[in-house]
Amino acid sequence: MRSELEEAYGFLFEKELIDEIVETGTLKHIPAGEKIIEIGDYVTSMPLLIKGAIKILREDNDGDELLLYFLERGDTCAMTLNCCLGQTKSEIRAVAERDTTLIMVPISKMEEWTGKYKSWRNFVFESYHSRLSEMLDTIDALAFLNMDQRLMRYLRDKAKINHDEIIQSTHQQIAYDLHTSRVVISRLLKKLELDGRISLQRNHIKVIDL
Amino acid sequence: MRSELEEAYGFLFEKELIDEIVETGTLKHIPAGEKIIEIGDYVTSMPLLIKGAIKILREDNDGDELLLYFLERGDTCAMTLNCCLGQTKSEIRAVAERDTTLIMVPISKMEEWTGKYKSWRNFVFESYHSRLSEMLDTIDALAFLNMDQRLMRYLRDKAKINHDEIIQSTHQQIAYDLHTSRVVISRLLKKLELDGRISLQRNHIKVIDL
DNA sequence: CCTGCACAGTAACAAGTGTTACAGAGCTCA
DNA sequence: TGAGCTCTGTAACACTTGTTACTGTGCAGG
Repeated sequence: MRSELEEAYGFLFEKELIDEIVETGTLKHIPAGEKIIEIGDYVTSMPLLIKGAIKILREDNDGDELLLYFLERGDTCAMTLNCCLGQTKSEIRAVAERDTTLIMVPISKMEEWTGKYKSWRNFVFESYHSRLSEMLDTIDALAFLNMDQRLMRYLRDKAKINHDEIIQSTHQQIAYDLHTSRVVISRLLKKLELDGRISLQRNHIKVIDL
Repeated sequence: MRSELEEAYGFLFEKELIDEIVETGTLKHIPAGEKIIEIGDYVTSMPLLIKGAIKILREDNDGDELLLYFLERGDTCAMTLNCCLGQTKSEIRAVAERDTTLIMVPISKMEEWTGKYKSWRNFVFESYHSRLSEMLDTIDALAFLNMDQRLMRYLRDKAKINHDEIIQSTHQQIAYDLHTSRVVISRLLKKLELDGRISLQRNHIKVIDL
C-alpha cells in the first residue's frame, strides 16, 4: 500500500501524512463495471484513486442518467468530500470505468488532517478546483454543443481515460452516458465513420481522428 | 462595516476572525446591473456578500451566455475561491442582480486563515459544497428539463432572490440567461400566462403560481 | 402631436433530436 | 447447424427548439 500511495501521491503529501494514511486507510480493488457509490448512500470514507478510472454519473427522478466526468489516478471525488463534510447522502453514482484500486480513508481523519497538514489542505482545495472545472466543462457541453460534438468529446475523453483508441462500448451504453437514445448515437456514429474519423465494429469503436 | 459583517456572518465566524476581516477587508457597493468580475480577469481578492444578490454567468467562444446560479447574503463565490487559490483567470462573469454590498478580502489572508481558523475552513468548504450543489442543479436543468420547465425554474429563482413576485426583465434578457432566443421565451411566457401561472406586462412579469 | 425605438405577439418554416418499428448481422450455446 | 439473443442500421415520423419575418403597441423625446 505504501509504495502505491507514494507513487501516486508521494510528490504531494509529506511523509507524516503518508504514514497516517497507511495506518488508517484500507486498500480496495474494484473490478471494471462495478458500482462504488450509489445515489443516496451515506458516505463514511473518502476514496483516493491509486489505479484505474471511475466515472461519475448523475440521475434524475425518472432514472435517466448523465455522465458528469471521469476520475483518474491522483484524483479524489469532490462530491464525496462534499458528502463527508456535509454529512449528507451522495448526489451521484460512481462506477469503476476500469479495474480500479482505491485507498479508503475514514472521514473522521479529514477534519484533523485539514488543520494539521498544509499539503492535505492544498490537495482538498485542488480537488474541489478540478471538479468545479470539470462541472463547468460539462455545463458548457450541455448548453453550447450539439449532440454530434458532445459525442466526439465523449469518445475523446473515453479513449484518453482508458489509454486505448479502441472504445469497448455498445451504442446503447454511450446513449445512457450522454442521456439520449441509441438510435441517435448510431446515426451520429455512422456519420463520423463516413467522415473517416472513427471505425465501427460490433461492441467497439476505434478512434482514428477526433 | 463591523456591524454589517456581524449581522451576515457573526453566527459563523469567531470574534478574532471578524476582527481580522474588518482590519484587512474593504467595503464595496455595486449598483444593480454592474459587472463585478469579467471572464479572464485575474482575481486578487475574495468577495463576501453582505447585502444584495449576484448572478454568475458562463460564456462560450461565440459570446453566448448562460446563467449558472445566483448568490445571496452569506455566500461567497467558490469560483473566485478557485481562481484565488489556483492563481488562474476567472472562468465566469459576475453581475450585480440588485444593489449589492461586498467585503473584499485580499487573497493573501486566505491561506493564513485556512490554517488558523476552523470556522473559516468550514465556511470555505461549505461554500464549495453549496456551489457544487448549485452546479449540479444547473446540470440537471440542462440535461433533464425542457425549456418550459427551465423557464419556470428561472422565474421562481429570480422572484425568490429579489424577494419580489414582480420580475423586472424583458423577454430578451431572460433569453440570454437561459441561452435561447427571445421568440422562444415569448412563446412559453404566453403559454404560462394562458395557464394562469403568471401575468405579463411590458418590461415586467408577475409570478402568480409556479 | 408625431417620430422613432424598444418590446412583445405571432406565423411559417428549418433544424436537431427523440420515438417507433423493423430488418439484418453477428455471437453463443445447445 | 439452427434457435435465440444482442447489437447495429435505417426509415418514417413527432416534437421541441431555433430562425426569420412581419405586425402592433407603448413609451420617450423632439
